[in-house]
Amino acid sequence: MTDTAATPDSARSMGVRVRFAPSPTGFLHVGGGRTALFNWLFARRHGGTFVLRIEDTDAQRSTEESVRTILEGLAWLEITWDEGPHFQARGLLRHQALARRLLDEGKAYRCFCGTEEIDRRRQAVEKAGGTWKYDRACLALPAAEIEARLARGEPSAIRFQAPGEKAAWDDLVHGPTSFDAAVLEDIVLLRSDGSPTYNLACVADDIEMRITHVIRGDDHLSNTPKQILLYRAAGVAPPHFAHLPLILGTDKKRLSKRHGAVSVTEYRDKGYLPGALFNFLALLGWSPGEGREKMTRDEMVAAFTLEAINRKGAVFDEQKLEWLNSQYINDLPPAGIAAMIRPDLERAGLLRPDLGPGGDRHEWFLQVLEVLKARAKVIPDFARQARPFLTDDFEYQPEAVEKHLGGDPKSGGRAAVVSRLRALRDSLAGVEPFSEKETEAALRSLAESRGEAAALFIHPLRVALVGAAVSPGVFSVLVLIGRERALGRLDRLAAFLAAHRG
RNA sequence: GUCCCCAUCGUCUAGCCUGGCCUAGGACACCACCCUUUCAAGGUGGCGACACGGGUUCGAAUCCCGUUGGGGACGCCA
Repeated sequence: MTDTAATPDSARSMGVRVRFAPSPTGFLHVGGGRTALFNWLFARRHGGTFVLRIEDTDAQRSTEESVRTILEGLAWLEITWDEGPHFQARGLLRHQALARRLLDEGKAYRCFCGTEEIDRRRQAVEKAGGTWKYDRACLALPAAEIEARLARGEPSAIRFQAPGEKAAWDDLVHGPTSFDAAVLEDIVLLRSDGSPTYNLACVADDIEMRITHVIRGDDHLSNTPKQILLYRAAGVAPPHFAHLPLILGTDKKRLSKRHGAVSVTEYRDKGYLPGALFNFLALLGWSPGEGREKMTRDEMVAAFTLEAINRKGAVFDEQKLEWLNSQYINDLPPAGIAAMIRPDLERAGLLRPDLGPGGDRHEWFLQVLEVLKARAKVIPDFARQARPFLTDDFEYQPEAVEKHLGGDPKSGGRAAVVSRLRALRDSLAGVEPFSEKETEAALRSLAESRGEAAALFIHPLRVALVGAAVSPGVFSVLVLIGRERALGRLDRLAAFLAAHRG
């Protein structure tokens, strides 16, 4: 439950409104997912509104497919939005109107410098060892000349005239931050084709949507002073800003595709649980203190504050994610797992009607899943490990054969192993009831009567049952597989060994 | 290069604002042991950090300055 009772009055009366504003030029990156998550946490914490805005002003790179996958990623993480998705491109007229207004008020000006022209000048300055900043070549153009060039159809952009003031704000994560007037240049607001640039569209929309808190990645830190100046010029009080530290790869550089999986849906496909990824992402740069790590969403909402967010970038440690995921898997009821792994089973050709709810083997199947749970780190582990329970069609792993079926001198060679398998088969055939306790007692007394170690029976039994050297407790496997099939597998392994003898 | 940001175990972090309770706590990973038929899980223990240098102070991981190191941004991309 969201702890609204503890919401500070100041925050509530402000009517918190935040937004997540991805550009639809690719998948939902885990960094973007975390930005969305922090916005969501903040909105829920303060009973505010979470707005989703798709920044699709770059018509060349924006795709419908990308919008779809971003929404899909958010939905999977259960990051729900209260408004939107709004599409930024639809605000074109409003963006243009703001630029024109600034132009009319003398806070912006027409710029006829083409991009190649500017590139040339920039390179010249940099070659001379200087630092480039737009040289305001078009700032003082006579009105008549502007008219004439416009009339000639010469393309022109609208540039903001930086007012020569420093821009400072109290960042909710970083604290007081400021940029000197000298480094703030005259940014383009409207391109010569009439389309708005990022900073214009972003500010215009944040004003329009009455955003109170802009929570975004550190990579936007240097956009913030430009935007603050724009708010001022527009006569609107800027929102609060909170800049999140970036998610880093193991080389401490900004996480990107070369570091491996970076999209939210990739983690879904690898078998991570949304709750686990959500929890993990929340802990990247944020800590509720008290050593609390595995938390429910509601606990996170109740504990969340921007002030507790770290200022340092955080390395994405997939091992820890895997661990958290295994913790979440352990909390899953078997029925939930059963539903989740249907696609995996189907792909492996193991899906049968009798395993489903109401089916003859449903209860039994849930027991199998329960037994496999402690060993699973990701969801596909279940289908892999469930195979020997569901079908006789599995192979003996070479390592298991080598280790437990005669390769080790202690076993006394293959003939001895075959003899044990046959003896075990006969012993198990008469065990009543066929329970973990009774089968284990039977095996141990057999071993004792032959003066041999129980392990010499247990390991081959495991290989006979699942084909591997690793499995859940062998007697629970034995009972789950059932007497009839188990005896068959012991015969099969004995025959296999006899056939492959020296 | 310029500007901005950052700096506690290998990694995520607690502590820092409001100096002493810190011989710096927890988690992941790693190692050992216990449990045990295997692998896990679980339990116990271990390894392991305040980047450096100056201040301020009776006292600094905590405050100040500098150095070094790292990152980000410098587009008519977003």
